[in-house]
Amino acid sequence: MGRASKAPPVTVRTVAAHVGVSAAAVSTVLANRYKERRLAPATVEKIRQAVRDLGYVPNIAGRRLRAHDPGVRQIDLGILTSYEAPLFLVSRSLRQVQRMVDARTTPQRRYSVAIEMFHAGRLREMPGLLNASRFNGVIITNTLPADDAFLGATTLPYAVVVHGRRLPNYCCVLEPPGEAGRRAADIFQGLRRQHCVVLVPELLTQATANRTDGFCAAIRRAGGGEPQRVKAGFTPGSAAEALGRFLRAGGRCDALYCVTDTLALGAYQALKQAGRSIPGDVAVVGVGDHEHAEFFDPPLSCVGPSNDEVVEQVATLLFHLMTHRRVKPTEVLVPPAVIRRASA
Amino acid sequence: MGRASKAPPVTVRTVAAHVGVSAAAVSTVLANRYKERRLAPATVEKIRQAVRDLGYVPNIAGRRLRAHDPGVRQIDLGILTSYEAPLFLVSRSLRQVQRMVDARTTPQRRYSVAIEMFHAGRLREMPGLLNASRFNGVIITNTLPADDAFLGATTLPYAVVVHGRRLPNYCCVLEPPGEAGRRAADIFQGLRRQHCVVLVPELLTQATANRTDGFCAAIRRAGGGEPQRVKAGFTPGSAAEALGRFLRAGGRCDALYCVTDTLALGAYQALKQAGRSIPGDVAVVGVGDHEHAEFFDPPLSCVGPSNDEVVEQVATLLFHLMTHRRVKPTEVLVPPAVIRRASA
DNA sequence: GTGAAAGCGCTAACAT
DNA sequence: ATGTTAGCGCTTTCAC
Repeated sequence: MGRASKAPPVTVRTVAAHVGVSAAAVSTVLANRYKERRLAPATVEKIRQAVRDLGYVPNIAGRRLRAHDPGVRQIDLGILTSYEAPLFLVSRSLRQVQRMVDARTTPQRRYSVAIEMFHAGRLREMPGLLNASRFNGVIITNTLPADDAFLGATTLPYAVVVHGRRLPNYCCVLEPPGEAGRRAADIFQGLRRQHCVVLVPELLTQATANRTDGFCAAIRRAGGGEPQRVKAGFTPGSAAEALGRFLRAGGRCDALYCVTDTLALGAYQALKQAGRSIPGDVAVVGVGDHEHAEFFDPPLSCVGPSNDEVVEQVATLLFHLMTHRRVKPTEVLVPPAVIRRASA
Repeated sequence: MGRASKAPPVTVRTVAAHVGVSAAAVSTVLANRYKERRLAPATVEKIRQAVRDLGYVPNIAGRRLRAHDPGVRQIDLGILTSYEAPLFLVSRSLRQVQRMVDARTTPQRRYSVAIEMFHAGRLREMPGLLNASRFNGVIITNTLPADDAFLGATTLPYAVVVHGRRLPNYCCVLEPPGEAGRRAADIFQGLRRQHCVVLVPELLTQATANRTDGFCAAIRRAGGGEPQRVKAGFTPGSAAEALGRFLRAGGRCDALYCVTDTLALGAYQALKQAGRSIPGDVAVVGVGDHEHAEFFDPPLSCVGPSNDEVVEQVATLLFHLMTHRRVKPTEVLVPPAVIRRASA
């Protein structure tokens, strides 16, 4: 936590001193209010030059504190997700939070909702997380194990809801671990499929790991042997490539479980290019995390978290935590929804 | 701009006074540091109770100013988009900004990048926009005309780049108005299609309006008559419904231009359900704003902004503005990219 | 035409 | 075991 450098911070005062004017003059110029203040044009120019020369950057916290209206309570909410996860994954939470925010906004109380991203595995580097100087409440999602470990080792002194993973000491909303995978396996069993494959990203989150393990265990238990795991990245392109390679190498597959819908999208392409029909040759099941899964061709069957339910629990919990603080850690398990569409 | 209310603001001091302790004690409890400070458990409880009773909400600006390390310059960037626009529309800008941020981050200089949303048409209500107390620099996109009007009437005293629309007095990056529509028309002309239809959202942004008008004008000029305009909402579902209704009503269509890819996704479904082949019966062209357009089935031909180029210009301009300030308004026109895929 | 002073809300350091 | 003080950076008001 040591202070970072001995370099003198550049503030309005630094700039003012550099030019030989007062801080007020600098502030006026920065806000483009020098007319009303009737500053000499030459002074204005000198100040502007100094701002550039010194690389001055206004401190937002200072401005905001100053600008703050004591009659209005400003509440900052954040949805924290990794850069590596597709943005649409947080769409639903966002909309739900926004609905609740709209319902609670009054002239005395306003909210801002921001999505902030961290590099997967480096959540700990996010400014203001530890000292509570960024958000009044956050939803954290799409973490990697390194992030989970970091969270497990601290207690953030503000409202935190963890979405999609189980973390001791936090309020979590997630699907029952392994359950979604089991249900997917059931579907394939019902269709009497023999060669189950599971398409997974190389870097597993808790959620994707649970889905994979639950699926494989269920298939094994039913005597279907060990499903093949095909590893891809996070994108449809990488999924198409990975599955295409697998098929060309003679891999057998009449049932495919994709632990994210984004992977399913790529899988569709690979299957079609390989001349396999869906669901005739290969039944495909995803997890329902893509907002447009219904519009894939054929529409994607999904076994995964019941998104509306999850998102409502997450948002409700967040607001509950903000008003009651110090609620004991809870774990809300939302049973997976099974949505049968044409792909299986 | 009047202050909002006479209600007494609840601060740490209010809470402290209410309990009969000092502000420092309250602060300690809020940060869960009461152990090191050896506060009496009873006091801790009383403070916690008061916090709840009074509905105290910490002021983030105050905390942040206090927590701020003078040796580290914190720079806050925002990507401002409407709630109504799909989140993935900002994915590319986000990633590009992040790349540039990563390259510029040093121990003395850190950035945070947030996506903040406003209700379409109500950008003006976003806290901190006008008084520059929220961001050091922003990218604004997906605005409706009401937002454009608001922006046109003010000058925000910090770095602003407007993405995808033309606004006097701002630095804008956009496709040449009408150009994309013309190119789409060209494609259909080349295919000798007779019955052109354009699928549009009911609420037009500057970008979607330009695409529509450019397309219709080009078709008209080529003697193809006035293209039918089919109006939908913003979602694939609404597009499917609108186009389905049009087709069932006997609407003729052998060429379809969708002014957003999200609409194209819904259009695909409607076309397939109506038994029309793509591109055999109907050629479809979108605009390339969906990150997965390549994985639609068939892959979607696009005529629209060259996204990589646009996004690079946007981010570059943003950083340029932040270091040089007061750059005169510029308009960067990025010629549309034409990506022929199987759908046309 | 410009400077000085005050204070937004918070917490760490020091003082009892 | 708790209170007092100082000051983070900024801008507005008032004074000249």
